[in-house]
Amino acid sequence: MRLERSAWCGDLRSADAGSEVTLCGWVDSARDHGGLLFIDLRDRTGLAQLVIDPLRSGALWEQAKDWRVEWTVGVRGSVRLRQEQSRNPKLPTGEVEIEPVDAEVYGRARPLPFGIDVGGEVEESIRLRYRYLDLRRPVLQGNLRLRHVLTKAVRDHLDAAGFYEIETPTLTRSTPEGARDYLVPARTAPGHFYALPQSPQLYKQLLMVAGFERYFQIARCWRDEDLRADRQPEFTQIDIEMSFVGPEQVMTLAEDMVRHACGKAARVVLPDPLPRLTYAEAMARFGSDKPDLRIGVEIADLTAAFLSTEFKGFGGAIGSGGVLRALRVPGGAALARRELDALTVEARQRGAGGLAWFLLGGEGERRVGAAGVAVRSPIAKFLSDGELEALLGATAGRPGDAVLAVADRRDVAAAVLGWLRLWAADRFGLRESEGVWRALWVTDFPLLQWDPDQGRFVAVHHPFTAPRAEDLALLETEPAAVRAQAYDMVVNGTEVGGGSIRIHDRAMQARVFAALGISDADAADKFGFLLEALSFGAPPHGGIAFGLDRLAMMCAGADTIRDVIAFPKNARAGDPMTGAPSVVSPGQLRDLFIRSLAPSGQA
RNA sequence: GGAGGCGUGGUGCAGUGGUUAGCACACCGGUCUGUCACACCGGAGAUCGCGGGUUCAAGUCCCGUCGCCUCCGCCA
Repeated sequence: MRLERSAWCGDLRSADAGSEVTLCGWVDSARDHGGLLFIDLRDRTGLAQLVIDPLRSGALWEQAKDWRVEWTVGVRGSVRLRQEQSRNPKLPTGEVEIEPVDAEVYGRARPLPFGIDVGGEVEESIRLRYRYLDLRRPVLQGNLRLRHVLTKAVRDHLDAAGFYEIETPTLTRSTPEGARDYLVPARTAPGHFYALPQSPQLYKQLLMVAGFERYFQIARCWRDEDLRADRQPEFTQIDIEMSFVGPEQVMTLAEDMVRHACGKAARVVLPDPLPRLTYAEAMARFGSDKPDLRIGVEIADLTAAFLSTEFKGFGGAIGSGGVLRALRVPGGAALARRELDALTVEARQRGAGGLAWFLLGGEGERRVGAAGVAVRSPIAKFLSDGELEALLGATAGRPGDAVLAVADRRDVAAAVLGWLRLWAADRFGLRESEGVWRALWVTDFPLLQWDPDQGRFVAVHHPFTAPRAEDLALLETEPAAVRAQAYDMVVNGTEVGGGSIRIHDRAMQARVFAALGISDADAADKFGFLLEALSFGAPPHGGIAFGLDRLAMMCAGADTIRDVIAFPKNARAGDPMTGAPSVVSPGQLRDLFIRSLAPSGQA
């Protein structure tokens, strides 16, 4: 390399006119005007225009006229102001241009499979096949730069708060509970396997037992589950743990960190402190444990108003301990019968017996309340005037709206109306504009949840989460009623982080294992090292983990975390570029004492 | 495991069962001395994802299959 960079393309301004610079980068575009050559040179900072006039620099022109898009070149030349009429206000460097006196080609390029400037519209599998070209796009360059800024701000904030960054193993042991593990066969122990960690959970607790007090890690985690737009098989957590703290200290530290980091990366301004909802309240009002507060409408409870209703569709559900809840859909009176029928089908698939709908305004058969709002509904004739008034009053339904109601078990009503709330937001554009961040804490999650498939209780968060002290007595008698010292941070309907205070008492941990149906022998086998550690003087401790990819996605305004990850996997957890996962040689398998049972043709 | 959408030159798309499968961008050649989405002229480039079926005739209709994306299940 003969020409060594002295300046970045995107930095050049009119003040640089007269100076000599050496630029390196990629040919972004080349325009030939019958000899006069305009070449846009691109590096990671932006574009700079080179001008090469054959009449002024013949030898260099002979060389440059054959340059093609995406070649890598270096040029040395003088910066000069452009003529007044040929300045380009659309370009940060549009005031100036460079007239090279020396040039060097570093690498030629074949025609590209897709244009760098149109990459975003190209099918994603092709983008991933040539990810190194896709990543040249300014959008992705910007996303990964933003991710760097975000990550650095996290490190700076935690360092200033006295946290040590400590690494933990990626080859660890498989633990029951949670997601499917990625397994790694152990050559040195035939028939035995490591697992890649789903999170550094146990290690960070052990670091607290070890006395580090404040730990964090930008930790890679693995979960072998099906993918989504916001889920990858390997992803990155901002993993945090603190000793001698309760929920308040963890939440304060965590929201300060997010406020600082996202403020740096995306100039997001979050309220201080963040609003909070209990899990029970979130489920009742929004039908979700990760409510999207950009949507203005809430779910209304009408159980009390319908306690003595004549209508069996509602009364039956209420009588057997269920609830009647309703959601106003602004503009929903425009819903066609076909759409309402489709919603009813969806509601049934989510476990509801049915979906009651009321269209307000227009030519309804019933007029309700002092304002005489017209109501159209197949079940209006079964309801009294007072009941219809209560329905409209509680939901604030106005002409032009629809009111959708579900009478069912509490959890079913929440699930159906929570889903309908999101559906209505899509259908009628009920969300606040893009760029708004509605962040909150959801607290007091249940500790345990009944799993009908396994026939036992499972941990809602994880098995090491501490119950709330005042609910302890219920652990053996009414496990589902025990609340956890757990908290999630939710932004715009996405869970971006979650954590808990952990159990630091060996006896308490044993009680929770018992509630989970994990036998003493099993607990000793799988978690013996943790129980042992807790018996040697463990501090009260707790922590939280944030999905760095999701935070970066939200800061970048991206639609998928793949756009903030340099080399992501596709929906089948494969990498079209490297061909991973791939078959391996029989010899490799023999070394690991493994024989494949995959159907022939699939190796 | 289930549902939906998509699959046509390198890329993005169009294409009433019936001529030589069309357009834009990219690519190649040419003209042009102030462009920056340069403009203009010309050229090359496709077994219409794959397999089967219906038909005188299939990119188009039917069945199957594969791939990609989204959602549900799943993800402590």
